[in-house]
This record gives sequence, structure tokens and C-alpha cells, in this order.
Amino acid sequence: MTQMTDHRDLPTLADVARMANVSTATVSRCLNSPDKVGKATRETVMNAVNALGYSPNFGARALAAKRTNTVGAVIPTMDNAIFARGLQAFEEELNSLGMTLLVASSNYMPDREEEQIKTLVARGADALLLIGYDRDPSVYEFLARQSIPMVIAWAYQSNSSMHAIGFDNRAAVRSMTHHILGLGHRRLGFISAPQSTNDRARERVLGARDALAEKGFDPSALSVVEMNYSISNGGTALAELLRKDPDITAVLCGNDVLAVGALKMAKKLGLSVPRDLSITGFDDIEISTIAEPELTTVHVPHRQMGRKAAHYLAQYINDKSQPEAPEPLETVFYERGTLAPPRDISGKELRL
Amino acid sequence: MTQMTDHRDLPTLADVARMANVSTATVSRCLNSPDKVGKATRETVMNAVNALGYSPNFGARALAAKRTNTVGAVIPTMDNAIFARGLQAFEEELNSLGMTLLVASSNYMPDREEEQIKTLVARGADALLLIGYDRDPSVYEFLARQSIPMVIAWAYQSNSSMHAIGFDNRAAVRSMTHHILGLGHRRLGFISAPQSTNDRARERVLGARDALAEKGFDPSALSVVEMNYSISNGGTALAELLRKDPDITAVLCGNDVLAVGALKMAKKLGLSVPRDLSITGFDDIEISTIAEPELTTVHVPHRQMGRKAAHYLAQYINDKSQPEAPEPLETVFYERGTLAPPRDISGKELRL
DNA sequence: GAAATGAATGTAAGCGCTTTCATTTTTTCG
DNA sequence: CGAAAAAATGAAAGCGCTTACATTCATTTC
Repeated sequence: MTQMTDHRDLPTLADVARMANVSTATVSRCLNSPDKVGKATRETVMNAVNALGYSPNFGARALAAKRTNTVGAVIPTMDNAIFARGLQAFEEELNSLGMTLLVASSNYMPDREEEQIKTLVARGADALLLIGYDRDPSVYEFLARQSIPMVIAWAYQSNSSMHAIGFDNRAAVRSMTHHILGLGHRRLGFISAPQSTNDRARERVLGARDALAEKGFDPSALSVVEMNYSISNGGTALAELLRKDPDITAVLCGNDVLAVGALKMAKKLGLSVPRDLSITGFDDIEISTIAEPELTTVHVPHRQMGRKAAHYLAQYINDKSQPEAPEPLETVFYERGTLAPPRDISGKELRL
Repeated sequence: MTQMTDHRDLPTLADVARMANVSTATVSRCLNSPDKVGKATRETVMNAVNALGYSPNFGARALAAKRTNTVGAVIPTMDNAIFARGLQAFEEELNSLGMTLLVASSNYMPDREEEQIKTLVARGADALLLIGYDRDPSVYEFLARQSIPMVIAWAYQSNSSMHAIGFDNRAAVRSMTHHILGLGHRRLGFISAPQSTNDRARERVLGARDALAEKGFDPSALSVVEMNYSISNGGTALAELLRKDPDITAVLCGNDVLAVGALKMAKKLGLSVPRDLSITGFDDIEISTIAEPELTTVHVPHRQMGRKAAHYLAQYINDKSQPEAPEPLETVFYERGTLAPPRDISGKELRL
């Protein structure tokens, strides 16, 4: 069953033109802007196209039109579901706009991300979707020099001049933390992804600190542990947190994956959640409803984000100029089963 | 902050050639087969390349070389983690081989898959990764006509002439079912994905039937319900199964997502798993260890599959002929917490 | 040391498409 | 009805690269 892969002698534009008795220009127009061609001719041409099973050559088209109708996305990981939903929506929307998605993942490594970005650009991506703000300025310069439309997703910093289709990570956690403090918790833990090259992780921790400060609590009321995203790391982190500060009554997690791991560990340690310990997540991915109790978390509008990003980039490409700055998306606090007042004060009245 | 996106006046091969005082052919060789160029010249050229920040134009290259170094994959969904791990490994491996991955998803719709395949081919994919065997013969003919190297993943049917990097779905479920029957279960339920256009789903159900038949049980001992993959559907399906046949003591699920949903529902219905009801999954994705009890399931070597598929296609492309038929991969039965002997006979001795 | 061999480089012909500009045909309308 | 405007079409020049073939130059061989 061996077969050659070259000599795919496919029909070309010229073949179609010959068959339809028109020039290649006309065929090209038929395919790209049918309204510029007479109806009768168009039909003849389309018949020839079908008869020959013609399909335009991508490279030639890209070369001549200086456009590939391809947009690239570099995401930190495909390994868990964090980006899956949003990316799927992004891809679907792109598709409906006649564009194709090129995906690469960086495994949360800045160097690798840079490399992937260059690869995508070299591959002719017309535009790029990037996750979060954190990256070397040289990357942004590179993109600007090449005039590649780009947009950031999964984050939104109102003080940044960079356009982003995302949500305010800091505000989301800040508001959730206020809620947690309102329940009476006084010693908090935070299981975060490594913050140094991840603005979303950083912002989330900052959000917690904001709330603490606003309520007049000492920053030391929050212990932070950093771990790469994984379920088992969530467990390890919880153990460490509890060792460092046994009085913690609520643990905020940088995302649902860590939270679920922490939840598992808590149970293993004989802690009842949320009675003995409250745990919250972030993202609202599927696993958060499988956990038991179901995870209290921050819902992120993944699909909406994906769709909006697709539209933003499509507009950018078509208009050849940056669209208006997008509005941030709203996150929603999903109160499920892992958050409750701390044990020692539950029942008592709170004075805040 | 508006900026134009055209007139990316990037340096071309000719610019580099001019700067290095050589012909464009030499520059091209330097980039593509450095060993064919003298050392001194090579250095001069590479200096020029760096000085100019030159990067080859993708379209031109594809047009002239008739090769894009891009491989496409059409997966049923990105929405859950089923394909994520394998795809990530596939992408990583492809990358290390100097190729890029183009992903599209079909949402389990044959028409959409066909469309996506055509799009990928039109985009110049050098090869394709497809999930499972089921698709219209015309698709295979199309691919053959265009001489596009292709491989199937996530399935392996020894009786098919089509090459696949995957595992035997039928055998895996068959062997698991034997185990389940061995525990004493006599009435089984199966929550499957819609089988009509999904050979993997079909094979898995067949595997269960095989085992039943081999042990001499009546086929009616197995009730099957079909549902699209989703957690909540798993729950719905379980309820339906139990309504149809209240005597079921073990439910096999087409994948972990359905299984986890079924598990949740079982608890909601007041059933203790595995005491009152056994539940098994398939795939061994992350959520299976979050469930409580942890899900008994069939482990699929996702990453290995992704890597092997990448190598297979790379070889196919380079050799311009189909590699040898790959061996099937092994799945492993992971016995965790959701499978036990049926209640009414536990303790008693079994005679099989 | 001249002929033969091989390595390094250059020349130039495309690859298949888009698009500008020129030309032809059709439509409009005073 | 005919001139002007508009619509449809064609001719041909690239787009930036790879590569077959030709040429040059340095080695080898006897």
C-alpha cells in the first residue's frame, strides 16, 4: 500500500481558465470576489472548478495575496482544560469567519513561548492570540515591527495600553476575598501558580492582598505557596500551607486544578471541607463540579472570550488598523460547596 | 495606537544575497542544506541573515518547495480533556521534528469533519491525523487522490488495512467486561456515546457484548443507552438505564466524562458506589482521579500515542511512502474505587 | 603537469496565484 | 441614437522562494 506523495498533479487556476475559456484573472475573481464577474461567466467557471475538482494552492495564494487567513494562538498548556473551552470557541468563530487556527503551546515557559510566536509568524499567521501580558518587551517589538495584529486574552489590566479580551483577575479575586473575609475568615492561604512569569497568577494573589489591606488586616494574614498547575501539586501545596500556618481556615487557589488537588488532600488529612477548611478555585472548568463538595470558584466566560477574541482579530486584519479597545468581560463568583464560615465562629454573630 | 498591517516590508532572500554578495541560490542552500555550502560563505550569509533579521516567507517557500512542514489534525472536540494530552504530545513531537500543528475540531459531526479535512488540505497540510476510522469512503478517496499522508489515532482495528496509531477499543472493553463478570455481575448497563458515526464508541460496546457472549450470557443482559459526551449526560443516562433495568449492578461507560456524571448521579440517587452499583470509565483522563471514589477505568497511553503518530507521519512525509504498519498500543485496566462485586452476592462464592 | 573529478557557486526558470492596468463590452441617458 | 460612464474581461507583471542545470574553481590522479 505504498504510495508516492509528490506529483500531486492537481489542477491549477490555469486549467480551470482553459476549460472555461476565460483568463486566469477571471477565475481568480470568481473565487475571491464573485460579484465582480458576470453571472454567465461565473457559472461556466464554477462548473469548470467543480468538474476539475479544483482547489486553490495555499502557498501561491499566500504569496500573491500576502495573506494566509490563518491566525495563531500560543497557549500555556493543552494538558488540562483551562484553555480548552475558550480555544474551542475561538476556533469555531474563526472558522465561521473563514479563517483557520494554528495552535502552539509553551508549557508555561517564556522562552518556548517566544520561539512559538516566531514560528507562527514565520508560518504566515495573519494575527496572534496570546495569553496574558507577561513577556519580554522584545516580543512586542518584534510583533510591532512585523505589524502582526495581536490580542491578549485571559487577562485584562485597565492600566495597560495593550488591548485584551479578558477579565480582571485581580478584581475577581479581590471581590471573592472580601466575601471570604466577610464570612469571618482571618487567616488565609493562597496556592498560586509560579508568579514570576505569569501575570494572571500574580494579579490573583494581589487581589487577595488588596482585600486584606482594604479591611485593615495585616498582610501576614495571607500565606502564599507557589506550585505549577497540577492536581497533585495542589495537594502538596495544601500540606505545606497547613504546616507553615496551621490556623488557616480558608485557602484560595490560583485555579481549579490546584483547588481540586487541595480538596483531595484536605480530605486525606481528615479535614472536612468546608467545615474545617474552606477552599476556593478559579476558572470554573469542568472538574470543579465533579469535586465533592462542588468547588466554590470564579466563573470565567471562556467561550465568550474565545468568540470575542476571534472577532477582534478578524476586524483588526480586515480594517488593517487596531479596533477600539475592548471592554473587560465579567467574571462571576460561583458559590458552591467548599466555602463556609470558619468553624470556630460559625453560629456566632459576626461583627465586621 | 492604530497601525497598518500591510507593507510589512520585510527583507527577502534577495536582500540577504545582495548583502552577502552571493546569489539567492546560495542563501537558500545555506538555510536548507548548509552542508552544501562552503564554510566561509555560510558564515557571511548567516551574518547577513542576522543583520537583516531575515525570516523566509512561508507562502513563497511552500509554493516553491511544495511542502509546508505543517500537519493537520481534526479532533472531535477540544471541549474536554479526552484528546488534550495526546494532542499536546503530538504537537510537541512535531515541533521537535521541525513541523507545526494545525488543529481543527469537528464537534463529532461527520460533515464538519469532512469540511475541516478539506480546509486543512487546502491550507497545505503535508499530512493529517484523524481520529478513528468512521468516515465516508469519499474522504479517504479524496485524501488518496491528493496523496496526503494520513494516519488514524485513538483506535486500532487489526482487520483494517488502514494504518492506525492506537489501541484496540473492543479488546480493552472486552477484557474489562470479563473482569466485571468475573466479579459476579450479571446485569450490566452501558452508557455509550452515539455509535452511528463513532467507531470507537461502537467497538467499546461490542467489546462488552463479546465478553457476555463468550461467557454464554444472553445479550439482553446488557442495556445500552447513548448520550453525547458530557458530565450531565452521564447522569441522565444512568437514571434512564436504572429505570429501564433496575437490576443492573454494573455500568460501563464509554468514557470517563460520562462515567463521572453517572457516578455523581448514582450518589444523588442514594446509591453507594461501588457497594450498590459499580461504574467504570474509559480513557483515564484527569477527572477520573478526582471523582470519589476514584474511577476504575481503562488507561489509554495518550502521550505515547501522540508521539508515535508524529513520528509515523514525519517518516511518511520524508520517505514519500507509507511506513510499515504500526503495532497497536496497549491499554491498561486501572482498578480504582468504583468497581466491586455486586452486593447481593458479595461474600458468597462465585461459580463461573 | 594535464586530464579528470568533485565541490562550490551562479543563472534563471518556474511554483500558482492576485492584481494593476488596459481593453472590450454593456448600460445609461440626454 | 450616440457619447459617456460603468461593468466585465484579459494581459502580464510580479509575489519570494527552490532547484535543475551550467559554470567556475580547487583537488586528485597517473
